[in-house]
Amino acid sequence: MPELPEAETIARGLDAAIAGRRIERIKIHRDEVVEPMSPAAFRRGLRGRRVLSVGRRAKWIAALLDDGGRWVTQLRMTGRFTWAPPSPLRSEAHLSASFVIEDDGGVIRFYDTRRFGRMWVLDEDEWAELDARLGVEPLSERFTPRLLADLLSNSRAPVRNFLLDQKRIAGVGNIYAVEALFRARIDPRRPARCLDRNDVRRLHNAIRSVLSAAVDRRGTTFSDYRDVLGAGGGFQNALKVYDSEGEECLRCGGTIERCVLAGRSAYFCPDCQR
DNA sequence: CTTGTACCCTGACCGC
DNA sequence: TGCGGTCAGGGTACAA
Repeated sequence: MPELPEAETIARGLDAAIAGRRIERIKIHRDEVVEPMSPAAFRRGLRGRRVLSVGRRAKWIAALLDDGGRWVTQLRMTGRFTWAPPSPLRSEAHLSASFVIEDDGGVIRFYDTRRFGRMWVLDEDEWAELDARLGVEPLSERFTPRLLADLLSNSRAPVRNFLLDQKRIAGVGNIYAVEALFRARIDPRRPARCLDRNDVRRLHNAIRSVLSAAVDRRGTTFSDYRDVLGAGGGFQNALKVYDSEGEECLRCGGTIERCVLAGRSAYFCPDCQR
């Protein structure tokens, strides 16, 4: 489900909700959500800790704790946080974990229909290790056309697959990869290392503009994604090709096609993406 | 090293 | 209305 813009929106919502507050009680409703940690170890690492701030790294949510540790969450496909004032729980369906915040701070809940999501408490070294495994943040200053060109030149994979590789560029998922390639007028099947200087310049621009526009619109609600208050995003109205097989290309009037790369759908206009 | 595939799960949707 | 097949914003282990 969530890519960089959705994770960013969720992180901001959690930060507004719990920054400066203490986590008083934790309930793990499904043990697998903290695997390979044990629920006891997870609760030990988090209970009584104050959350200094909540941020994002790639598609991960990371809350900095007052002992230097990090409460990190990988939302995967359907992971979702909610923040609510103290209130009776309406339904336990798909509830994986819940967190009672100090005093009247309310309750944070983590729901995950497909149960792929994971959350852990990491110490500083473990966090540094995770951070080092992930590639460059595409909205950071470090992500230059030059760096993109270097990364592309080392990959023979189709450029859509290249964009999904979190070791290289971290935070782009299938929707935004496909949308950026449409805006850059690049065929998603082309080998990454075959892009020329102009292709690289357009792709760099497209990645950044698509992601920042999606952050501004608070993400894309395709089916499950919601922010911590339950509101959907707005970027689904700005999508040009994702999930649009057979529809008319808004740029050239051609017909959008779907192809499968590394087991996942890519959408593109064969007439104006080369 | 790089790349692709299978798999983890549930639910929605489509054709019969 | 039911049933089987296919597909879904991700990441990881493992094979080639």
